Amino acid sequence: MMGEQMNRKRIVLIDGNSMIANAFYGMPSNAADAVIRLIKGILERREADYLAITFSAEDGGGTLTEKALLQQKERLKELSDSLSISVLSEKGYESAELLASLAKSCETEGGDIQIISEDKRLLQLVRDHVTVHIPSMGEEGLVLKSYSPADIEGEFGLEPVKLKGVFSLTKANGIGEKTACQLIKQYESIKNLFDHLEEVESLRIKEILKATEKEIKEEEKRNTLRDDCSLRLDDSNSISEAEIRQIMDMDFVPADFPDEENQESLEDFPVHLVTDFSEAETIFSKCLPDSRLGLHLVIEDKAITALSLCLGQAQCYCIIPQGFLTSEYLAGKAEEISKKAGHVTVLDLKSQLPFLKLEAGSPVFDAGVAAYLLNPLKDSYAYYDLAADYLDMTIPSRADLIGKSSIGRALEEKRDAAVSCIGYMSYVAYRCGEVLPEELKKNGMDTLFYEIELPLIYSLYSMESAGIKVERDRLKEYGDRLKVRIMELEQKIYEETGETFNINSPKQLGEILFDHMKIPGGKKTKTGYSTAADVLEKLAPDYPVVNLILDYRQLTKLKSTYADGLAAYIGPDERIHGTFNQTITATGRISSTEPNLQNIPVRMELGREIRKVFVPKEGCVFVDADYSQIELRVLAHMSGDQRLINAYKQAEDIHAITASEVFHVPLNEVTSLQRRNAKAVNFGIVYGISSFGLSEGLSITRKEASEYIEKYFETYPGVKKFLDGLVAEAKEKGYAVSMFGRRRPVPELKSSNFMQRNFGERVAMNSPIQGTAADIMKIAMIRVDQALKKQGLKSRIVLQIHDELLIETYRDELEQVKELLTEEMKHAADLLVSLEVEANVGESWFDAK
DNA sequence: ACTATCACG
DNA sequence: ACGTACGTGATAGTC
Repeated sequence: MMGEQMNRKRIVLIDGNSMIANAFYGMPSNAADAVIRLIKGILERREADYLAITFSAEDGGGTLTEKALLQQKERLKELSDSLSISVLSEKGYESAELLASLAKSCETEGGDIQIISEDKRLLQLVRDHVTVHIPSMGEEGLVLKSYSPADIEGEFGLEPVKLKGVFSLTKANGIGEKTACQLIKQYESIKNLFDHLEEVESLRIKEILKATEKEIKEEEKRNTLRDDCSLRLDDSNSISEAEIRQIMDMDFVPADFPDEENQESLEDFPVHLVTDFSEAETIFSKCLPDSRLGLHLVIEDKAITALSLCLGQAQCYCIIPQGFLTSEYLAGKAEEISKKAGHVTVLDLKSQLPFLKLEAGSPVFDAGVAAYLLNPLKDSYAYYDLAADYLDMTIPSRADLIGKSSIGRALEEKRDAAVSCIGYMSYVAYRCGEVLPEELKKNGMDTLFYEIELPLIYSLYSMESAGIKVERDRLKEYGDRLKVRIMELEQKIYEETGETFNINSPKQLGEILFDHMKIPGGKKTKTGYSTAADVLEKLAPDYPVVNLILDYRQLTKLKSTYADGLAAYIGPDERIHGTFNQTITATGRISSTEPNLQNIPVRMELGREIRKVFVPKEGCVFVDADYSQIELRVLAHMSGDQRLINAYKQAEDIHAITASEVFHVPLNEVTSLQRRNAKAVNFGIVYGISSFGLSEGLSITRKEASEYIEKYFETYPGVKKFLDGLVAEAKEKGYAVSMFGRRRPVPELKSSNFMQRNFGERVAMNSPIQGTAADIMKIAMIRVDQALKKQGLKSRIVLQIHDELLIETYRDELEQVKELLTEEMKHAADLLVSLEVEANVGESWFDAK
């Protein structure tokens, strides 16, 4: 039937039942039309040679019980008929089973099958020429998520055929998808799992399995899809070009299903697609020393997928590797033109440096970082956000154009959309290169940008490239040790509470503690009882089991986030190369992701141990340096409070001195309690003081807390005046400002909501302090990084943790590095109080702290 | 996707 | 009367 073509016939099968149900959710009144629109989209894009829609023969016992739903189903059948789209069903078979049968027969006959259904059970069918698309709600409305065998492997870690077991297990209350995948990975099938039930390590899981064995096995039957129906596709199911045209001509509901529909803007925005070598050569030859470029390399899997280049309003190119025009050639050319051109603007310089290989000081402008300075509160600085904010243009977003697909894939499947998406990138960069420098200047942030943020990009890139060495085996041992103790604690907790439950579930834990065990003082949150550490700690003296739970929490946190979490990021070079983000925080700090290397445990002994696996490479040691109370010193400087400044001039222990001055006792008579209180007040000041916050932090009454604050302000009147001034300034201007001109908008100050406004005031007090400290650290980082390179040293900064820098130091460079690091940090800013730096040397991060 | 929790400065 | 300390990111559970 499929003919003897070389190319596989493209067969699209739509699960009428489940798609109706899915569309019904969003728009009950015209669910059928939504499905028809989806079909029209497929036909319009010429994505199918054969198309059919399937329905279960029986309705009654199935899921389609609601009347309205049934109506929609009938309407969909009618509409399909009128468009001569094949409607298939067979007695005794569910819709999903028809799909399974058809996929099987078509696949053996050499078809390429796309199944569209909301029924996850169909994922079992995925194989080389069978793709399943599952609709889900994305940011931009409904999107189809596609599953190839590799996608299944990536998401579940299993072959598609084994998914049945996973789906059956997750029906049991208490087993999540992750656990289910792990069990199936280990035991292959449900049957084998129950045959080896005694081997299951977790007592809790074992209990659940025993209790729900029957349900699970029944569920497995439901998840077993028959694929033996007699229906076959034949030429009556094929779609001819004439038929498509006819369908398209039929007046029908406007398409608001995903994809497409954005090409009209191509009219006034021409992107020239270039795939020809000599044409590319001609374009590159136009990049001269007096040129200004907008440039963006699309980098996927460490190779260039596309080069977007803009030389002027009407000269925007999307250059794609093809034939002689290789990805490697484009890489070389990109580097060459970016070095030759008089000025280059990019959207995100750090991401481009692996290919552009520029050095600090190059005439490059980073539009994303500039936009971040202009408004650090945005959550994206993508091309369409920049266009909307600074070019007064509304252009389709990447998701509008190509959904969640990679650019590389979109170039194959949705060429036009991908080309405009790529084109926009350099176009927006180019235009931002005209607008944003002016904008920065107007807002007094040009020095901040050119002297700090721009050079910092290179230092962050250097730090990411360096990465940090982590001892894989030792980390594994650490995780294994935790596992043993976790399982012991788990047992004890089950014994003490007399129940077997998921300790990680705050819901279950709260019910066990406060309902079953009737422990008093259960504080309710929105969703139930709070089981947060500070709540449990208060119960610990009376209920020993609570201590076990706290220990369990600590250990599982260490295991999942750190032992297992970090292990997943160790590369083939034995190092972790995290990402340091420059455009995330509201205050100007950098942030760290994948993994977060700025929250590695240190406060608790057991957690701190993790730092032993962070080690310098052969021939190196770590030098770690951190600022001592940089934020309080910034406060002393910015407020100009003479007494606080004097305190720092003599200071050994600032918290003790504060206590001495605030409580009017000689320094050597300050009690540890007084010191602790003074320390909390110091923190409170930096956070934007409030008596409520302080009382929480110190477990004292609000009244006592306000007294402390009052005394503090009496002692340091300059600080009070300064903080009041910050709030007033932020109210007037609408933003708070750091010493180096960094701004943080504080719209909350205008809020009519008391709580919001209060928050705004604290932000107005905290942001300039936290922001100035961040500025100073950035200056230090740049200088240290540049000094290392200028002096020809091989040592490199490997981590920044807000007030701390870690340098992997070659042993023969140790003295020089120690000196340079502390000196640059101390002198990064000239304040009324000195900046003090503590430096340590060690064979691991643990040792160097 | 959202909430609760907890790791860091 | 109101009811939170400032700034982050990852994980697990729940819906």
